Amino acid sequence: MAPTPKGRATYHHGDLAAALVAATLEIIDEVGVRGFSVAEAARRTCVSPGAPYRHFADRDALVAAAALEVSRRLRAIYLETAAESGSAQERLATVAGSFVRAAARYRGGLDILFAPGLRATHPELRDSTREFVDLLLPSAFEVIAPGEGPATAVALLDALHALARGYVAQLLEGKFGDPDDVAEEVAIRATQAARALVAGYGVPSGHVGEVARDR
Amino acid sequence: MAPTPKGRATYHHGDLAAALVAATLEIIDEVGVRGFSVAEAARRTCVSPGAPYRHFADRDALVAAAALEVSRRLRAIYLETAAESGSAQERLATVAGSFVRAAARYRGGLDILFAPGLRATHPELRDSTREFVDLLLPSAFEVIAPGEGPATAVALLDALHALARGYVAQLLEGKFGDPDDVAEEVAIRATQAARALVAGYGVPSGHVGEVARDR
DNA sequence: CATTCAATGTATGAGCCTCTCACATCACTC
DNA sequence: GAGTGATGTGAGAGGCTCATACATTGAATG
Repeated sequence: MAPTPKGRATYHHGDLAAALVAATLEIIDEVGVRGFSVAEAARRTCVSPGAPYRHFADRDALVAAAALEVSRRLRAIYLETAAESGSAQERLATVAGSFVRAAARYRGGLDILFAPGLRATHPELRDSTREFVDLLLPSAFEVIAPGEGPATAVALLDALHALARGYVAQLLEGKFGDPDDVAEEVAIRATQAARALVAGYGVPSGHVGEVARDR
Repeated sequence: MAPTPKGRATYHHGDLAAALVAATLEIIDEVGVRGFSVAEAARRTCVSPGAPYRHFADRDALVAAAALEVSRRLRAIYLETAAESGSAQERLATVAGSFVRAAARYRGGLDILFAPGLRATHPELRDSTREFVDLLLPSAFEVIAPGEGPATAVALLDALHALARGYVAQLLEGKFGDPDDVAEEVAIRATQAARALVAGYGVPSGHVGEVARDR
């Protein structure tokens, strides 16, 4: 009654979980998160519609797994680019910029990594980005005004994170035009904004404007 | 065959479109965008499942209408808070902060206002926020370093927008804890970060760090 | 008033999707 | 080489989106 798996040599797939994640990323790149369906992922993996549920509790779990894969790739990119820049200031600004660049490459991928609902319900997605904080904290410390505590360093990183994500969101929704065309330009602008932000945090309290003065 | 509209006095609803938008916002607040369904909205409005399609082309159109309603409310908040602050610097920083505060109040609402897919496909949503740029441009001009052109003012607003949205995203996904609890604190932090950003743009090129130097 | 008509709702249904359950198949162990 | 747990299949229940044909009604028109 369940004899011939068609489109495949063996009855068992081998590594269905990974194949499903790959298919999911493909589909989301093509039709977006809303257009994605578990059934379609199963189809592309030449597997029955019920099979994915052996590996993922529900649709969201599969999407979350795909998002986690994206965050892994993002981390790889970070490690490449972070090493090359010189000063701590530049390193922080550069990371923000290359984050935006990565967004253009992984489009749909970042859509799910930052899909409002998913991150709220799947803590592991947040953990995966929190790791970046640890990697950057030393640089943040170097950069802030002397006399400021660790809270300020973390606040700076939160601000940078917010800034970068905001640019990514605007880029992906096409605010500046076709994402592929304007990605590089937006990345440069994000880098500049990040520089400004870092500079703002580096000025001793009360020196320029009202920077970083509590309340 | 289609005789008795049950749960309602009259056959015609009166203002179904508005009622559907209200129901949509309600539902999204409760179960998120993914949990929302046109059918449920129809149910809560005591109307047949097909009725909404007389007013909205498809599911996304209804959600987009709801998002537009949210942006209208947001605008009202902006107009309240923007007037009271003194200097241009403080006005820009304050707007960023009150944006974050608004996010806590309209939770689900902002989820859809910033849902990746929606904004990409429904330009009217982007137009609604672009309006804010016009309102703030004069302040931005006041703030940037003397000698900088209008492009810099727009860049500053883009950066502020990115910053605020990034904080909203982090707030809503619970990065800092229960959104209701931490909203005020995060709003203050966003305001501070905005101050730092504004300060960074206000420093003449090459003065502090590498601020705003092209490339 | 009586009639007509456009707008608004209803009923029905096709097609797709999610997720469940009982059963089939296979890799591995002892 | 028999047993067993993990992995896949098939069938199906229930829900959703959206299209289509039909019912109802308020308002304009004669």
